[in-house]
Amino acid sequence: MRTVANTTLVADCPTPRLSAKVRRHARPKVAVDTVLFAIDARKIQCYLVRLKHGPAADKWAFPGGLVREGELLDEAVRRELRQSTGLDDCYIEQLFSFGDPLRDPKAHVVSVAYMALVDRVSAIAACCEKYANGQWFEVTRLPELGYDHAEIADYAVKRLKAKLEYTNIACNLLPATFTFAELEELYAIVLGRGLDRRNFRRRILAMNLLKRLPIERRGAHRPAALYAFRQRSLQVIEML
Amino acid sequence: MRTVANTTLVADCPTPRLSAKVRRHARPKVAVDTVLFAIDARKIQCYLVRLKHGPAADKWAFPGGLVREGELLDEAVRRELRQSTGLDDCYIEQLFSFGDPLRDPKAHVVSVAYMALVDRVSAIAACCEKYANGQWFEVTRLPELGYDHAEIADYAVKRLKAKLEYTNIACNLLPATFTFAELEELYAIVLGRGLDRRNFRRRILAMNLLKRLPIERRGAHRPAALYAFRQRSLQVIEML
DNA sequence: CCAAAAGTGTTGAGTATACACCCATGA
DNA sequence: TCATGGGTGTATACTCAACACTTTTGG
Repeated sequence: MRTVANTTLVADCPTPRLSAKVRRHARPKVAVDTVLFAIDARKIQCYLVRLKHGPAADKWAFPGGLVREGELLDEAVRRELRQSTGLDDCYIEQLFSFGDPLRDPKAHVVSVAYMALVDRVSAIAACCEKYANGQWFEVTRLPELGYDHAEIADYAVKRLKAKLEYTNIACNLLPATFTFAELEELYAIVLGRGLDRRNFRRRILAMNLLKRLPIERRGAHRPAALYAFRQRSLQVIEML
Repeated sequence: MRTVANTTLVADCPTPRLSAKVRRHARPKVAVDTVLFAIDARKIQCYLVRLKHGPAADKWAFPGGLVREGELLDEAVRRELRQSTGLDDCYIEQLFSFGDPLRDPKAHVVSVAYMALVDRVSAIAACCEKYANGQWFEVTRLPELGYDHAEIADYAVKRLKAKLEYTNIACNLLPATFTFAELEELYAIVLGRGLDRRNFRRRILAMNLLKRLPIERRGAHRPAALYAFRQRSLQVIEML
């Protein structure tokens, strides 16, 4: 057992003095920013768009934008994803809200960060050619990011790794049917370490999340049994 | 091993049509709401204030309010806590953001929910007598809450229970020095189940979070060794 | 028949749980 | 000396990790 110190900000700086007018009328805005993940080329990939406007113009950033009046946060995320990538439906999950007034030097914008998962990088390119200002990057080799998006990226990767270990979240990163080898490769890539094939199979089967399909995948060699997740909605594995 | 279905909203309703003017100028506001916990009378207690204004007037709610321009989220939480309770410093932790535009029927307010911990309920009463519109409630017997604060309460309790098991967060719910019996009672209360005294002591000592003090607490019976947490900043216990 | 990927069990170590008695003190 | 809460050790079950060979197919 090891202990890891975690950063906790306890500084309690006073609110900067503002004129009465500003204090009453200028309020922070709300945005959503979404870290979209997919696995490709044996790497965790995430999708960035090049900013055209604003204080971080020409830098890369996660798809996002201001939340509209009357809109759910999840709705805003889906709308922005549709706009930036053409994606129409995918798994999304709220991560954390980042509220530093200086994260955007032009305006005080509180960003609710989300993570989204798709099962293949081509889910985007397949949609439409007009989303040409975005691109997949290996999460370990991101370009310089605008705003505080580097911090958001770190947070998202941590969450993804953690949830892989105690939920069925992997089902969103895989096609509907897959072999055990593919599932194991996914875990190895995301967790960043190799896994024992026999122990992995035992653990996963013990969770009873998968159903074995009556068909096999035929390829160059011995056919592999195909599996599917019993359900695609989020399940948390409770260990008693 | 059991699996628990988790609610995931995948509905993707279209954004309600709004006039161009409203869409451009009316934006959701940002608020913080803080679930303040303390342990007392062998129960988890949380602090509520009675609302005087707004759409949930006369209902109870967690201390909170709008975030000001230029203010960190953590700052806003501390400012609102100071205003509502007189508390000047305590552990705070962001939980989740609630953005349903209908959660406040009068305005679209995105609430960033926080949890806060103090080591005794008297931390508030001790401050000042002017905070008379608030009161501690057993978390299992809350009155009707305004807005969506019942949902926030559920979320906060879940987080508290979970983090007790893999962090040193308990140090914020105890005085600087305490006996093992007190620590064990805290865990039993929060987790809602009894613990084996010997196994509990072994587990906690194995984490090496505590230091034994050279003094004892003398009372009606055999003196008890006093302990303190080695550090009060958040530590995550990694189990390898 | 060869190459390549799929599939399968066992053992040992370490960890978690269940469980009951003696100790120190004040009254 | 008694009542009360404080403090301690062991035996067992279980879980996790390490480990290598056989099977099936296509070429």
